[in-house]
Amino acid sequence: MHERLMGRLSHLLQTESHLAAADYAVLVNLTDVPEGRQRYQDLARALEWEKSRMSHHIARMIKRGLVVREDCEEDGRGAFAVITEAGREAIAAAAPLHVQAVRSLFLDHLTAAELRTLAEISVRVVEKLDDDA
Amino acid sequence: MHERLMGRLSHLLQTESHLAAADYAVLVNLTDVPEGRQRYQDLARALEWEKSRMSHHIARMIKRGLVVREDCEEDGRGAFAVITEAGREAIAAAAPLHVQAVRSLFLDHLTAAELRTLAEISVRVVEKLDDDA
DNA sequence: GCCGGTCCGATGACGCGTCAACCAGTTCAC
DNA sequence: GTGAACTGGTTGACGCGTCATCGGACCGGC
Repeated sequence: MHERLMGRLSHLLQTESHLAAADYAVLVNLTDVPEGRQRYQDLARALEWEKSRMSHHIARMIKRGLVVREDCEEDGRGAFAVITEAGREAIAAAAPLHVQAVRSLFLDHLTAAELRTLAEISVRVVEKLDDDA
Repeated sequence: MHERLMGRLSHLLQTESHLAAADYAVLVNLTDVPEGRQRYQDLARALEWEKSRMSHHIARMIKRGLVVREDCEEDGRGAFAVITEAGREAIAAAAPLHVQAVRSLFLDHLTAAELRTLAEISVRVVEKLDDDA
């Protein structure tokens, strides 16, 4: 179910707003934070990505103009990703579509009780995953 | 939850038995069928893959010796994938590990009722997905 | 028979994710 | 302070999945 759901969802996002699911996740994260600036490292932690993936992905997003790179003053190694105006427009266009799709493809077909059960399962399973990491 | 679960699971499969989740799926399908032969097309339908993906993937599996390609007598366009002895050994080695991991990472942490709920949800959501395909 | 439409699979280009190696900056022990 | 260990990010190679395109084979109507 999850595979099919995500398949449909990311296909929608991709074709309707030219944003991949990964782009969307990064942009959401950047808009949630003052000035739309965040360290690569923090982004990676928030999304549970490897730093290498982050680096590659931001590089691609820079090419598309969604984001720019800034060096970090305090730490010579560090780098910030900063959302651009184009990035903000892109996510503003994509977001309503996305939540609408999540609803109509998934949430609308569950009862409140089912949703609760699902949430409980998820928390429990993820905890176990963390335990024997 | 699903992403983390599959991440862990496919990482396990990959490192412990040198089979990616996709390889595993193909091999399971081939062993389920007489003589371990199946048309590309049928495999693709069974796994919900695009024919292109099937073609690429089988090509890679052929290189690794897990499978061989055979032309189809009845239909000049068609092709069979046939599991090799090496393929059978690979999946025989991987299977117990895989089911064990699914249990210990997931099934063991659900009650029977939760599992039932999950199954119902999945069927329902996938049906809707099929409906407005 | 032949011709358009359809189907099967292959191919090449591209974006993506992982892994391993790497480099430069930082921290800490002594 | 100096050297070792660690950390933040980069790079390149590789396997994977998608898309568009293609060529060859089949099928229907005429």
